[in-house]
Amino acid sequence: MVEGYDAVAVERKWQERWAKEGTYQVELDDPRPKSYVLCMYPYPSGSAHQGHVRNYVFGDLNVRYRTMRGEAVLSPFGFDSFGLPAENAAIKTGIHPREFTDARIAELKESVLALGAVYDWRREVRSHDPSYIRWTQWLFLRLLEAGLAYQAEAPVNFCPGCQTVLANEQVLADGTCERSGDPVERRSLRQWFLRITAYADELLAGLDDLDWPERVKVMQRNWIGRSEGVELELPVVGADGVSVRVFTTRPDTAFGVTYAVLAPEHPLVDVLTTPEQREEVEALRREVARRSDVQRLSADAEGAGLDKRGVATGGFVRNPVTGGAVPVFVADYVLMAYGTGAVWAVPAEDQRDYDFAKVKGLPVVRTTAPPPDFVGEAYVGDGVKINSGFLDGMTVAEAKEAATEWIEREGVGRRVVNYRLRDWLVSRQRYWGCPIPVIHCPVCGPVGVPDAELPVLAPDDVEFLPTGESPLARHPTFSAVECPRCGGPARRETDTLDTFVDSSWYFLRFTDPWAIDEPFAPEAASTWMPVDQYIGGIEHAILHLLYARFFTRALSDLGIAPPEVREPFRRLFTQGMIRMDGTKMSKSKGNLIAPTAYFATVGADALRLFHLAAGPPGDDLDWTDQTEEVVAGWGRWLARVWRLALEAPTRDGATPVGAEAAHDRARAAGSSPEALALRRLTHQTIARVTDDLERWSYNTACAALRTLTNGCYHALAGEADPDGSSAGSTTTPAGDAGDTPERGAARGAALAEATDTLLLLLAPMAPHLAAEAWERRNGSHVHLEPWPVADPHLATAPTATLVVQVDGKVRDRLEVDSGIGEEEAIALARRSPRVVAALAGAEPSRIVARPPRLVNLVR
RNA sequence: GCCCGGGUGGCGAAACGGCAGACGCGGUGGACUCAAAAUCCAUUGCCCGCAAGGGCGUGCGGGUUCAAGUCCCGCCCCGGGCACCA
Repeated sequence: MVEGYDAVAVERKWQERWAKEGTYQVELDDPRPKSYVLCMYPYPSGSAHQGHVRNYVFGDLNVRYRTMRGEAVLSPFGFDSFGLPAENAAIKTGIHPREFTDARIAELKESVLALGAVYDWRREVRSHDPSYIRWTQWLFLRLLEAGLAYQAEAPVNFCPGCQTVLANEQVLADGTCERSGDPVERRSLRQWFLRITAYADELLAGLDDLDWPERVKVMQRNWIGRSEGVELELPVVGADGVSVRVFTTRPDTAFGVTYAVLAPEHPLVDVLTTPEQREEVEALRREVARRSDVQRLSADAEGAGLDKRGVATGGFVRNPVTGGAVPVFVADYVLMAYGTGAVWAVPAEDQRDYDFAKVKGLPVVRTTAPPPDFVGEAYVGDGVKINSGFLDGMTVAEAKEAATEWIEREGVGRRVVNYRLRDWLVSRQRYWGCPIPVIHCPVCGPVGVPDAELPVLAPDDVEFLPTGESPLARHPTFSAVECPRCGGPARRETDTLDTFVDSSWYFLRFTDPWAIDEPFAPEAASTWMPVDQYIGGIEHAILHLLYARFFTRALSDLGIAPPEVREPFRRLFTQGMIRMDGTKMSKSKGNLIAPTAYFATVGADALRLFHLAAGPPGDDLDWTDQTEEVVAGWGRWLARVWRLALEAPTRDGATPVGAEAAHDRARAAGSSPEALALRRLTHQTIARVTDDLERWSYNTACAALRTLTNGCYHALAGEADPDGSSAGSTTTPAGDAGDTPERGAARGAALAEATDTLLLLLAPMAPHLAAEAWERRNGSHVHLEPWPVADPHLATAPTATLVVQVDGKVRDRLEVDSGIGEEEAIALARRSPRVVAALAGAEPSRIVARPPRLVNLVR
């Protein structure tokens, strides 16, 4: 009876050893080829949950695999440690957010260590650390100097219940606050923005070269929302020199314009509104101002009729293309923030315009002839232009071009490109975030805090009350400062930065977290960037990943990051979500299955294998009743590998140096059919697992390791049972009388090679067991061994199964030589009694031969 | 409404257009044991059949092909993203 496997003790031993020996620490001058593997740094919410585990297991596998492939892998870890939960906890319990956050970080870090995931912990970064705050603020000041940060008045979501501004993500689809349930209001406040729109085109074009999931790229393209069109002026009837500027992507529909619409906030509403209409227009504007954007956009779903959402101004504008005058309405379906905040309406070719026209009884004039079988209202497809003057007879594309040229020639408009993307609002009326390093002077205006005074740190002695402004604003001394420029009395900015700012450059800081007079040395960024493999959840497909791309480009343009670093993440993998009872597993849903529970029982390795093997890494994973059994199954398999490692012969002789030597020795030990079969399986498994790891097919890699283990056990049974009569020794050919010493030696060598190979292949997946078992057998450290290489002669099968079909139905299977020719394959196939029977004397009219796999005889 | 994914045994899942269900979980049987656990071995898509064997099977309906889970057309269902963006 061999010694049992003590997962808890072994895992602790190796975790300590990797830390103590700095196995996964890397330096800038490392001679090995460099790579950078990164998991999205987490918000510290306490002990790791299964989503973290899944993320870090994939990351750790990549780090360990690449290391065995001979690369110097940068694998850092940190914490996105600013954010609302800590501040909300402070409001509730009075515990300072820093104290709360540090405790959560300690918990998370402990569970990540217990998972056996390895990082260069010397590089740990925390967003709330003064040394990180300093450089976040420094970068903000550089953006400010470059005109990429600016202040503007903007409507924001405000929750009256919480007395605070909310992020868009905190407003539910029905326009209520996710926390209090109160309807969210819009308030206009002076806010800080980052000019991400200046990079809209670059961010769009840059997507083409990224090795990212197509679906994430599509989401970003949609989010940026580039559209080409024309801006043109519609002169206001009866007001000289005043005109309404509209944006359209369909200049070809000019002759179908039957009215125009302004957004309720549009500055020309007052000009156009007649005295008779004033009251109605004002009522609509008041109503709209009260609603949040979300409510406004979901008005349809709530059943609020379109007639309630738009009113006539009584004014008219002239269509410069046709010369005709059309009435102007105010309606909330037109958004001030997109295009020019005004549209010309073509009900025949736009469904929203059609719906509105229907309610208001406005005319509908088709300018594109729909196909004869067209059913529906607005027709947006291609066709021949009609009712359109000089455009008649053209296709939509031709008419677009002709109309645009006409508009430009006549000087009434020009081509423009519009984006859905808006500038990034980064002000937060919150305490637990990075203070915006700006001083407002009544004389000089907003002035950046001098670099030498960074970081600006929030004072600890504040009251955490939900009042709608940052707790910093009510601090007795924080905001009272002198203007750095003129020395006069001034006021310090009390808002903090969106936490997405922190996460927009942390991957750069990781390359050189020790830098004290710059955010990171350009040389370090140049060496490690871009991240070769970034891993995280699909929920960050737009926000974080877009902001980080913008930041990287901006810093590169400002000369802070190296010029060649234009994209932060070369390759991205988005892991699937973990669901339970059909919903996302999350703390707020209370359906967490804590990973830490497994560490004390089956061990981290078993949980790691479960996550790797459960299914394709990109697919969602359902946590069910069966899951416990499956995790336990991986624990049993690990114990099986352990017993094999202790029982199987070791490679005899001197210094064990890895698979290459094992391979040579096994070859030298001669051969026997069963030894050869095991060696073939071993090398096929190397090829298979290597290929699977490259393709992120971890579930099939795990299956291949299972198969190899089963093969080893069969060989082990033969070892214990030399006459070959064991039920397990299926590889022993019939008539094999007994085991000679040579055969035993060959099998022993093959088994030793197979077992050591299994441990090498397992090392990135179940690192603790692989390390311990390898050390017992070979005395060395498995994670410092080179990744095994498959012998191509052994990895390719010498024989193949020839499937013989008659009329496409399988009638027989024959073992044939892999190199069999077409003629011979057909001859063999026709000789098969079952095939003869199936043919029933008929002569095949056609024979399809694909040796060595298939022959199909067609009657 | 639009854009992506995805529907394969009791369950998780495999499968360059060429043996559907690898590998597991669960089940069944056996060995070991006084017994149980652990372990090892075998078996396990469905239907008919004592068996040999045969038939049916990848959401539904068509099509292409010697051959379709895989490619094409049209549907149904599930999941996700976007959704007054002019």
